[in-house]
Amino acid sequence: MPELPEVETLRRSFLKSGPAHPSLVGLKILRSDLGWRRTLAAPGPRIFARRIHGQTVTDVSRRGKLLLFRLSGAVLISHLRMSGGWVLHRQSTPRPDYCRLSLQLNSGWRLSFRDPRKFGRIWLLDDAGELLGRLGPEPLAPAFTADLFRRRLAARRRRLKPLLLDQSFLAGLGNIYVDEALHRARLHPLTLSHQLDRPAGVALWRGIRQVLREAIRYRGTSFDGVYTGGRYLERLRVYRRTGCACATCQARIQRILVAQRGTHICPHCQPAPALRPGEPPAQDLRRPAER
DNA sequence: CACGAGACCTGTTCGC
DNA sequence: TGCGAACAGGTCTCGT
Repeated sequence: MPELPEVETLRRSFLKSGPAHPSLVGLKILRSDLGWRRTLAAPGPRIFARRIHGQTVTDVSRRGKLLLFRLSGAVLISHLRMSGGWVLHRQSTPRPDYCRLSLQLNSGWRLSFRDPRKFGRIWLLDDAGELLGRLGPEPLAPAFTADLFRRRLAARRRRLKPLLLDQSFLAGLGNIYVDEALHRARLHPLTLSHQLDRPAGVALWRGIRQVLREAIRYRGTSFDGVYTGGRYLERLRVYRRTGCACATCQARIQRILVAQRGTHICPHCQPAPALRPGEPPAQDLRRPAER
């Protein structure tokens, strides 16, 4: 469930109390149960269990795709990767399937980390700085201006798609929202970052921020049951819409492969950049019958 | 510095 | 219907 809008939605749901569950803030951790050793990145299981016991949640924050539970004497950080998710449920109800870590809280609640693919990672640290320090700017922060973004683009010579997926360049985008932002900016994913002119750089900056804000408003994108409750799937313009008509020009959305990732584009709105000599074109992944 | 391949995992969908 | 291949929201490490 893991891009910025989904993590932000989760953060907000844990901060405020609703019909389904109370706010996490103020709840105390009574014990922990680890279901899969490698889910815990640091510290080791014994130190983790001892240290987290008795801690109270004071805040829930986010940086990029990382979700941070601020505790009275430490910070619990999670990265959901491909299939991770947190569930706050009553102590009396069974733990979710694929539960990798479960925290028993007071007042009869339990916070469980489920993760079918076991890619997710959790840290319990004194200081979040070492993890957060490697991340690029926060795309929705006021400090992330169009000028700053254009300078960062110009400083690199990379194709836009893998560059935008690089969390040290910009924190929070994943495969869905990179494709959506590039489509909004009418830019092909193979365009080189230093070749964007000023209007194109600004359009990309705007596309990124618009799609993230809109996705948060719709509580993120849900499909395949990995992350539930989001309503943004039906508003996506290219992601997972191979063969559908582009909302802007009616051309058929194509799926190509860029940096080993399935990538969705409108071939009319997002024309391929001029090839340099010897550079292979993006691979055409359509099945023979579709060509 | 930039890129591709492989690894880490399991569940679901696709193609024949 | 059944079976293996391909594919999935992410990131790390290694070799070129």
